[in-house]
Amino acid sequence: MSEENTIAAEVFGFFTEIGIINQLSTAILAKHLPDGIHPSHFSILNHLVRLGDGKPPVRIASAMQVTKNTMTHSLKVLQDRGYITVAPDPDDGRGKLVYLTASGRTFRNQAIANVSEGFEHIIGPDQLGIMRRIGGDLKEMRKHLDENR
Amino acid sequence: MSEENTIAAEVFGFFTEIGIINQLSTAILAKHLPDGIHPSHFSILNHLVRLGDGKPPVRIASAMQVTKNTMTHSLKVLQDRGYITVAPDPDDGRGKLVYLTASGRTFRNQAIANVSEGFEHIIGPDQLGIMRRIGGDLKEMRKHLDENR
DNA sequence: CTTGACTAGTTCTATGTCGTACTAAATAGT
DNA sequence: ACTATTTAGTACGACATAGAACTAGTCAAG
Repeated sequence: MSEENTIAAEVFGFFTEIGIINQLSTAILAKHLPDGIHPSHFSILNHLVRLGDGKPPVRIASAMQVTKNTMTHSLKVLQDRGYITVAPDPDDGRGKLVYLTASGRTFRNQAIANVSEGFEHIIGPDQLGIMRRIGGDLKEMRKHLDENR
Repeated sequence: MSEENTIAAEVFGFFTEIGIINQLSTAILAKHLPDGIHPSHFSILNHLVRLGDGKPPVRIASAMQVTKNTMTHSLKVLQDRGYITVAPDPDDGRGKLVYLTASGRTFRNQAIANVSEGFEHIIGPDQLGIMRRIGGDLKEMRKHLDENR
């Protein structure tokens, strides 16, 4: 029991550390993001630009690891701001497809510029080194958790 | 500009990975936690057991990297469930001190046991290896972000 | 075909968290 | 001593997110 508690403590400590880093990085990101746009919304725009749009909401939700409810809500916000359009999927009566608007693309690019400038004062060579050093392990951990949850 | 965008993409990718791991681990934790208790509440109890109680809310909030508001709310929940008591600080008219109750301690220990069992099927030697390998780097990153936000 | 299982998306409700603004107490500067 | 600043905690409102229940469309099995 004592050994298992030690391991449990180790696991908790690790995930706590992860949680705090997530907390801090999200806060920094939010601070450098224009007006009332939320990091998660920015993340969706970013995802659509990088991997291409015309995808169904459920696929985006699974990529972002959020529930469908959340995605419905987030897409509504982005739609209200004119950054995306949502059209019914011609090949699937249930489905919809998400497309970036020109406004959405320019907004994303501007946001990237803003945030990059903000991060420049915080992410130095040491931090980049850490990122590159542990990136592979993080990806493996994520994959494992995703497959065994 | 292209170089900075590359770095920006790298930073975003890293923090996205962190965010997803946090998401997944929190979900797993929540699933193995008794009835309606939230991971953040469990985290507070855990903190009080590990580092000792009798601390002011603001110190707990800073350790958890949440705002005072959030801590007020969380403590109210834990108080309603009888897991902690909150008494005024005799040395500081503004402050309060948070104490664990016997019920809170036993609850935390039981939760630890539950969650440990749940994690046993997910965290294997490989994952433990990753945790130990990158733990130092994570701590350094957290410290840096905390000091330079 | 027709039925049953599955999937995409939405609605409703609850809750955790944050930002802003406020009160009260402590502390520093003069 | 008095004022100004800082700090601890709270109240209120806004919002992102999750869970449960629901509708509608798809698809496979017979």
